[in-house]
Amino acid sequence: MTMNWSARRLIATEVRLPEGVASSGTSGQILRAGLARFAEVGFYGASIRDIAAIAGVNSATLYAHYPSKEHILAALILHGHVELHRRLQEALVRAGVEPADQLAAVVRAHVSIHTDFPMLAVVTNTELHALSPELGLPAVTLREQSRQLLLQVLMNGAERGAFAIPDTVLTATAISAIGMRVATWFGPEVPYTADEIADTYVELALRIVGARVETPSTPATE
Amino acid sequence: MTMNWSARRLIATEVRLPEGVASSGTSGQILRAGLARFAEVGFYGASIRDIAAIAGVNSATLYAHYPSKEHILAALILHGHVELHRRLQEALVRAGVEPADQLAAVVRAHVSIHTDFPMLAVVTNTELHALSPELGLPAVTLREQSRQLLLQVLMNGAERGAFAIPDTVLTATAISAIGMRVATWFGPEVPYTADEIADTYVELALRIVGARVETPSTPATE
DNA sequence: GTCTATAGATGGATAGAC
DNA sequence: GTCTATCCATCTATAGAC
Repeated sequence: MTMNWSARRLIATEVRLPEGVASSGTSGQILRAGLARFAEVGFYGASIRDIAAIAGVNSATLYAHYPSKEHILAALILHGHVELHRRLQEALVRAGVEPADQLAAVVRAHVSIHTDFPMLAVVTNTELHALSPELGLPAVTLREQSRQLLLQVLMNGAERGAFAIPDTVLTATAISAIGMRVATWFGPEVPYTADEIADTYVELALRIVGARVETPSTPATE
Repeated sequence: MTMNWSARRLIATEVRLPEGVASSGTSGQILRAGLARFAEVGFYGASIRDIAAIAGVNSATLYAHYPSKEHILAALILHGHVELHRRLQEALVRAGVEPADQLAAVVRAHVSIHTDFPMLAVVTNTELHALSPELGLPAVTLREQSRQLLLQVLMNGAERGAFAIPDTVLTATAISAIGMRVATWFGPEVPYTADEIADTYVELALRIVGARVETPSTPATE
């Protein structure tokens, strides 16, 4: 049923989840099968029989592990948001106090999670709408926190005179969009390594904010 | 059935199509109803009965105007791609020969179509995978042409020394991502006008390519 | 062109044996 | 936990009257 043409939702083929996430046993198989199908055809396009077949079990077996199809999606989307927020925070903590270093670290983490887990990122970024408010709330909360983290970096850099940003929110949205989009086109056939992409998009982000990275000898005119 | 919470696929509520596109009669009503539903819940999440109810007709009536649900989506996606390509070309023709002017015009056109038709843009950008290769081919072809148009502007600017770009393809992808994302968050409640967004993202694009817009008195060092 | 009615297939989810 | 079998709702699409 998989279509092999050039307008797919993603290019990546590896079904991969962050470490420590339900990797063993039937639960893990179901989770990975759901990941593959939700990424390929979305929540409504994936049937529980599809997912069960890929997981190698009967469709009824799914309900011994998850109470509904929606709960499989909710688990995936929560994992995706947790991993993103964890990486962003870790990057920020390690970056020190220089605004340009902070932005570089956060953008690198953001881009890297989309090259490390493109399939999970597609599901996380595009299928949240299919969850009920109750099941989606934890992810929505984490998403907002991640957004605030980037906004804080930009606002701090602007206040300290390290960045010259026309508008903080629009700038954060733009930088975020660049990273998110990576998940849809990154894959094994792409002629760029994950590091090359991260390096390039860190550079573009620094340009976007007008960071004065190469002129430490020229102090800001206040 | 519409969920009223903050994780929707788009914020825009106005059901709008470009001028001259099947606006009158039952065909137009069906097309607009499909647009609304496909944008909200995607192709697989939208049922024929949903669409028919919104269009104000019986579900069987749809088949007097379109041979299948997929053909409704194909019509929408083609309209979206045609309008984008038309605007990009018009912008480029009017922009003259200066690379920075060309990029500004193309980015403005790209962002503007996403603020003018956010609902159509969401469908156009995210539902192409649901079409069979035959029905999707015209849109795929137009998408590639639009992509080449932006790449040409970037390559020309780089060759003439007006831009300093780390990588043309990655840069085009980034600029494109910023504009595409606008369709998901732009709406009546957003505290920015369409012009403000276009102005800001033109500025960010010029920064991304390192355009020397403010220093005409300082010729490039070759 | 639009309707009522329905065919035929598939959907999510459950019952109950093992 | 996993299976077979099945319920029942919903799906796309069609038949045929008007």
